Amino acid sequence: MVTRRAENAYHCGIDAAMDVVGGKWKVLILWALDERPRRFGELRRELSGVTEKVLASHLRELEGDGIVHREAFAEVPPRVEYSLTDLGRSLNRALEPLGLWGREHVLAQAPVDGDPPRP
Amino acid sequence: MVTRRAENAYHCGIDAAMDVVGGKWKVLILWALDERPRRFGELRRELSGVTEKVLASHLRELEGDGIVHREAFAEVPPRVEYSLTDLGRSLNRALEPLGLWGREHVLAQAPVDGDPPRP
DNA sequence: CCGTATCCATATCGATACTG
DNA sequence: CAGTATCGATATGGATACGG
Repeated sequence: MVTRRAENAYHCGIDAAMDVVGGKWKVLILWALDERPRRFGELRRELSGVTEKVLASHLRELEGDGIVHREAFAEVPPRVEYSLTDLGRSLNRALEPLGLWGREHVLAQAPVDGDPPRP
Repeated sequence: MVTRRAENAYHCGIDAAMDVVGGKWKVLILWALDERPRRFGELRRELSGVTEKVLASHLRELEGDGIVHREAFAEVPPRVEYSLTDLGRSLNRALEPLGLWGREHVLAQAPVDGDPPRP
């Protein structure tokens, strides 16, 4: 999602934040990495439905925005670990009220059975 | 922005909330209506750059989601007023931390001169 | 004034195949 | 394992013109 970033013409802070979290899978990536660091393959499995291309592109954007830290290990087989930066953790905290709102006002009638409530 | 609404396959509350506020101009509409109710033409002028088609479509979606209330007055010339519902106001409150985050961490160096800080 | 209709541009996402 | 390359589908948003 690119809205106004290119022209640097944000109207307010929400505008700007929406550019960072606006991708289809980004909040799910953030939520997963908030638990613990993940490898590329782990993320792909947990976000069932995402393709490698989109996952890689989202991760690169989040990395560019300073939300996600990428660490590659020179091993065989190769291993790459993604984790949240401090900025990423603060973003997640700022997203919590919105997640709560969505859970209470949008979902509320078709919860994923057995799963504990999530932001 | 339609992500997972059609399939009703949200993974968490943020997912669901993003569907509601995901349109390019939606958060700006919410911010404007939080101040006071607006007429269609007012909104079009204040959101400089939005076209009538997109503005009307966003307003209809927000109305369908129960965020915005639309009231038409049978006058000549015609007058239509948009305002936030209680649900819309609660959504705006849930967006505030995100707006604050964006203002502090994304903007912070290119503020619109003279304007007071906004969520 | 408050929209709708039409046509079009492009962003975003996805499927598949392939590489270091 | 962790990606990139290529091609294509679709959705969203925009320009313009016109109607109630």
